[in-house]
Amino acid sequence: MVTSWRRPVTICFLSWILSSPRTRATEQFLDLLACPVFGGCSMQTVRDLKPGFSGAAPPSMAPDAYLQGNIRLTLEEPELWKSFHDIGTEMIITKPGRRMFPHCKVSLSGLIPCAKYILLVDMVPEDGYRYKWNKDKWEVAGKAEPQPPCRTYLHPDSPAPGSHWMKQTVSFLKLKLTNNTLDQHGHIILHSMHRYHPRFHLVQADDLFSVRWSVFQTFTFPETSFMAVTAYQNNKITKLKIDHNPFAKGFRDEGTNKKRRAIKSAASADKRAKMADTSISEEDSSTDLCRSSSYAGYEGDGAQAPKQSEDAAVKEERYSPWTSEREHAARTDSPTRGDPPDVYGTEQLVPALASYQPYRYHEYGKSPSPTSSTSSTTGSGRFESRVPDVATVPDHDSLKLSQHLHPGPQDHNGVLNMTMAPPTKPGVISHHIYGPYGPEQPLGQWSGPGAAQYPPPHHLTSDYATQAVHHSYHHGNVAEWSQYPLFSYSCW
DNA sequence: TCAACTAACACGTTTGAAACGT
DNA sequence: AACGTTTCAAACGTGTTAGTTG
Repeated sequence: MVTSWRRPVTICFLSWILSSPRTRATEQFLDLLACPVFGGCSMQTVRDLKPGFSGAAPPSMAPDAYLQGNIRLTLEEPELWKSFHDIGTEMIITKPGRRMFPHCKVSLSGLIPCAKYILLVDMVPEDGYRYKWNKDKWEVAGKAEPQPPCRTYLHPDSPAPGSHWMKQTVSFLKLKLTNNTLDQHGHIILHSMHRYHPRFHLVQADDLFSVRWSVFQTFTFPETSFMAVTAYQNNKITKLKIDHNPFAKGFRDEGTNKKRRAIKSAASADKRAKMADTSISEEDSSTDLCRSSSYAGYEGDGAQAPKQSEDAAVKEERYSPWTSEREHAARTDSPTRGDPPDVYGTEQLVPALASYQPYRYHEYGKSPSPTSSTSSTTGSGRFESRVPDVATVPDHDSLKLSQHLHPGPQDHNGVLNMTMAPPTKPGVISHHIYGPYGPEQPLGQWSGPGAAQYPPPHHLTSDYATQAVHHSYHHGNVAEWSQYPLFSYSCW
């Protein structure tokens, strides 16, 4: 666990400048940090970097060591994530901002101990749909809303040496989600009733200024996808959150919330009468009843029995909340599909399924790494001890696969416009800021190409590189990932 | 009418300063 | 005086709930 929460001056400055009115000076500074890091050289993979990029690497880079290294980013508490994912993870978003639970926690290995890295997280839509909760499952309710301003959470320890990142788990505990598009706190803005997944970006860079010339490596995990909601829809998720989140202990059955309930019930006779049914016959409340009633049912001596039935229900409807995803899933030929014991073949039911496959394929199919986890949870619902979920930097072959599966868009205007000039003083580079926050669009505005809809699932894993390098690939479903800039905003 | 959203609320955890002891 | 431990209140995070909005 990262215990020191540093706030580098540069980051504070970054936040300030990003929230300031756009001036020539801020434009120039933003230009420096702007997302062309995604394009051109920076979005090349480790593999692609080697032939033609050494000259642009900052002095701190040790390309050879970097290339030889097997950088690995491991998702912590994968069982917890999976238990949520099996039901259909929901994350509350509020105007003031809400933390995620489970939190994004990762561990890193394979970094150069003395080299500095920056670690970032952003959220990307899973698909181009808006959903609604209908009885006991999520259903597509139309096209996605226009994309809110994209923001990136910069880990407060950034930049830090590899040894720092590797010595302990890296937690994004303080990352907050909001539905307030005018948010001034730098929280990540999402739309309710839309599906997202977090992306982890690792950048070797001495500071934020060198990010521009550094290589991004992006990691995603299928089990971290979630539905953004303003209120929990699936009471099984509520129960899981209560059971596992220490801040929600007050709502656990064995807890002291009885007192609270007693007070509440005494306060309103009407309400009490209204609640009488649920408080008396709580245990047989169906999942479609009032969300709170099902939890009240675990009070008292018979707490265990309803819990078991609840578990059974969870098991039965293991994938039910995501049924619609199956129906809408365009891809059914993932490498892991058809292998029931493989959690990733069965649990990742989103249309963007394949977006993870390059990694998964690499992980389970190729990598000799002992972290490959084919003995993870199965359809039985048992959560066996398993090695942490791991995403490694795709090697050559998996990268090829990735390119094959998700070739990038042909053009990356605004991405590839990065000048390849060697690092100079900040402010002298005059290319346009990357992404939606271009000169013609100020920060905090709706972003993305033609606010019409979310792009289809996009594949920001190894595709970062392939998109930048292999322009000629075409894929009808390829997202315009350039609309998800890392540095459109930063927070910590 | 209803789904989605908001704000107030109670409860528990976390945090950090003050008090205290060695 | 310096350091470590304990205590406690404020801040914060959480799900619940009733009311509001479109």
